[in-house]
Amino acid sequence: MDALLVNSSGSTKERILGAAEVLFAQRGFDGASLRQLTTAAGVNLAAVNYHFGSKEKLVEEVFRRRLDALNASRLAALARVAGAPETTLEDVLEAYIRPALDLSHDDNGSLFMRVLARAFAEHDDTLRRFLSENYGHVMRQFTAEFARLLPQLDKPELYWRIDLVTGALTHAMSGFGMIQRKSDVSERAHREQTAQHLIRFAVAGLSHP
Amino acid sequence: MDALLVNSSGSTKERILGAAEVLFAQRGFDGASLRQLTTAAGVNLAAVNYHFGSKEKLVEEVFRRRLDALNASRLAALARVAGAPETTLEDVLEAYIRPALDLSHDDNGSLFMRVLARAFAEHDDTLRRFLSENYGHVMRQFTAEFARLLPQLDKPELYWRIDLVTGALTHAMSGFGMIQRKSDVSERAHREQTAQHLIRFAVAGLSHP
DNA sequence: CGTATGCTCAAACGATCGTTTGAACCGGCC
DNA sequence: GGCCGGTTCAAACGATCGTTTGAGCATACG
Repeated sequence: MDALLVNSSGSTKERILGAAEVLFAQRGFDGASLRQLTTAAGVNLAAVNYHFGSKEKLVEEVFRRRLDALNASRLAALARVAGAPETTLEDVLEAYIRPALDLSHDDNGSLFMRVLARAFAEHDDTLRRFLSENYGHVMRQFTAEFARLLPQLDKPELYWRIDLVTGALTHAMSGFGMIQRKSDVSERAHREQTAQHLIRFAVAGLSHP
Repeated sequence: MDALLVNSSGSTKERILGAAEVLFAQRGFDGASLRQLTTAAGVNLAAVNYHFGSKEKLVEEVFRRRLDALNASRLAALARVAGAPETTLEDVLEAYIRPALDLSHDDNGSLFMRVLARAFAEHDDTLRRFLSENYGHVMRQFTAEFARLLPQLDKPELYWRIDLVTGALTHAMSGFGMIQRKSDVSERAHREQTAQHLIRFAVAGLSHP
């Protein structure tokens, strides 16, 4: 009972990236083999090593493609509110969460959040270093703005709370939890609900006395 | 650079279970091979299939061994406070979190939380059904007590909040986050700190207006 | 036209995986 | 001693993994 063909349009590289995102989300990085992946993409087995060099490089490229856009969008949204006197915690959280939400309008974009959560679970040092080096500055900018809005918290306390918010966020956005979308609610509306709950929850967790 | 020998005492079954817990936490269920595992345990390769039947059954046994004790302890702690008029949210959260904390006094017990978090990330249906069927009743009892203490929340709202708390909890207890134990803080003290932050955070997230 | 370049393909490579086999070993019991 | 159920052992099985190879094909340029 193998996966069906996922994509039949676009260049070979794009077809591979699309199929990789789906299969990595479903079966994990180790669990999805290059044979399943290339079959689903409708390309030859050797195409992955030809275009990406190795499976590991393909994994990095799957992340790079989405995270470049996602983080640029997050930083742009943050820049619109950062430092302003009337800015609230909700605004900053919105800047962080909304771009991830918009990703799910794209085909398979919503699956990427699940891939990201898998990367957290894998304790693979290479992957974690890659994510930290390439996208750590985003987290640092958001942390700085949280620090400005929560001056009553010392650094360790702030880091603890952000860490816990990150956990809840990763969990919820990747759809790991028990909350399942009802059949009478559209995917779009469901993710909107998720975002609203998430933001209210995070505000309470960050700013409690 | 393979793993060292993990355990040299106890029965073959116990040595396998101990090594499995360590390696599953480090490399995942797929990532840890039976050869690494049996070498670390100091037993023969065939011993896993002889004693457990298959690798999959071994995975289940790793869960069963810890979760039986963990959940019994959780339910006992819950029973001590459930239904009482003076019981607070903190008490119930304490009943849920403290037993997980005590697990880490055991050798490798703290690693089990990481194994559990991996199981969440794996979307493997067999494993998820196993966990749900065997231990779902624990979550149901805690949810009922939360419902009693938070009568102002309707069911969907309560479920959302518990789901988000679970995410933060899994994230923090398994040590996935950026918060790392400082070298001048004992493992015991660090986990105690984690629990305190977790409980205050969860209370705020559950009971906010 | 000839050739160079970029890409695709079927086939094979060596490595490693989970599992099985059958002999060897071991304690206790008749 | 002789046998026996439980356990351990080295060795092998077939399957699947990521990667490499070299021929084949298409398009572009001299």
